[in-house]
Amino acid sequence: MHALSKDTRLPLYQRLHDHLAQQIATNHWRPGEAIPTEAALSTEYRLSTGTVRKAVDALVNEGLLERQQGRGTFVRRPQFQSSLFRFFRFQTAAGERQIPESRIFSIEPLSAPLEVAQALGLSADAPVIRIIRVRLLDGQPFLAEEIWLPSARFRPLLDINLAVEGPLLYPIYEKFCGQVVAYAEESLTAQSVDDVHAQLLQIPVSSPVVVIERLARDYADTPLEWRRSHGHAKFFRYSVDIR
Amino acid sequence: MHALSKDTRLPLYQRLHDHLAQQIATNHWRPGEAIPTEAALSTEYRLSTGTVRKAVDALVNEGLLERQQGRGTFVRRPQFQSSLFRFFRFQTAAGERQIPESRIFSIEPLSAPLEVAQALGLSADAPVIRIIRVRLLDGQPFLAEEIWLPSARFRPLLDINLAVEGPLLYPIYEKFCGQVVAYAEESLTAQSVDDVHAQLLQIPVSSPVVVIERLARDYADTPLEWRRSHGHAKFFRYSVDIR
DNA sequence: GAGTGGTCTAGACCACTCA
DNA sequence: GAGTGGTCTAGACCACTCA
Repeated sequence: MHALSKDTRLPLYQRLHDHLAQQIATNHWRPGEAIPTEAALSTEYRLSTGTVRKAVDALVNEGLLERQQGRGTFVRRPQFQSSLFRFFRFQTAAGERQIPESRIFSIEPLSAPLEVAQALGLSADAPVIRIIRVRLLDGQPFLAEEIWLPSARFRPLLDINLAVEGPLLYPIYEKFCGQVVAYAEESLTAQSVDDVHAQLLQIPVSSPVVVIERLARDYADTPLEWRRSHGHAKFFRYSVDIR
Repeated sequence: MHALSKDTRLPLYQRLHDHLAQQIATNHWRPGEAIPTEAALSTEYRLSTGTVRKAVDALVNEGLLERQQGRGTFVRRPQFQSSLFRFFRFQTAAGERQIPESRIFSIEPLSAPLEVAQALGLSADAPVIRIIRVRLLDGQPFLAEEIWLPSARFRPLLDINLAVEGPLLYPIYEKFCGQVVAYAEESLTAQSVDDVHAQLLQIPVSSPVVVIERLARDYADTPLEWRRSHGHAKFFRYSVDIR
């Protein structure tokens, strides 16, 4: 029998929610693992099933858990490639969906520029790793990414051959550095392309590009990665439903 | 005592949800009005309070209803100006938020171009009303909007002086035409500005602009309005949280 | 057939609103 | 103090999964 600590003025479902979120944050269960059944949770914390359900419902809505009727409730592994798919339409001439290729231009240790240090919550000039890569579709570059990582957590990346590990970085972070990306904030604007990115994207200087900045965090809300990507406007479309 | 019609294979909370959504869609209660209390709903439909609550919860999440503890549950009046605020940062030099002004260039009856007819679900050449206006901040234009409406529902707009009615169109639609916008879909991309919009926005030809297309619908999902807006990229920033 | 989440009941008591 | 939504209980039965 466990006790929910926390502020006793909060409702029970909220306290259970926070408690479970905390356990997930501290890797008490790994992504893909099942949490205890609802019956087990209600006896363990002496709560009715309705109250347990309300706490779990909220975690499911937040994307931390996933229910499978008849099987159990599982810790979700975030799927971030969907973000790129939301922003860009990857259609071949035949109209099929395609995974963009990835070409890494450089990976090197540097001192954090001010903007990067602020985004990652580091002191100025803290050691960071910068990766420059370009994403391509049918051999056509459409997105140029600069990726900044705190060296303290990501040093192992300098010793592996990123090119052979496939285009998705987040599984690589987990495999080699034990860092799991849980949340991200993105912001988006448009600009005329400068000469550096014009060359990377192989488009004329001053063409329109979208600029996407992303800050990714782990379950404990610690910033793990800051990215700035320049994307070819022609390939870009973003959709939202309101209310 | 009422009966829930609909597919009896669906769970009760779902059927109540659909039934209430239907009532809201057909203006059984007007925006701002209270729906029956949870106790009243549970006796009327012979459901337990938990089941009623689950149906109402969903409608609250979808933004159709709003709860006020101790007072009741109310039909929500959609607040669409928030959309513009999500996309653009309206800061004066002093850092305050500001409502952008609105300057109407033209309002005229036309035949629907193919693209507009398709978006609004009309036959080609159906009668429509086109409004051209520019939004300004500190006298600086930052957004040029073309707004297309089916004449069948919006003819009264041709007989009023839009300029004196304030910058928000949706309340005007409701007041003069009885049309309530409930949902909208927006999609967003970036381009080099053409000469028409360069002039409206007072920026050089080929500057980067964001292009926002919006289709607004009523509660019955009927398309009411299609907009295409060209916005000055310098003022534009969009943010999302992922998972 | 044992175990899981999904739906639903019939309440009780609390916190808040408003006359 | 009457009426509202907010929290919570202690179950029952169903639909689905998997050995």
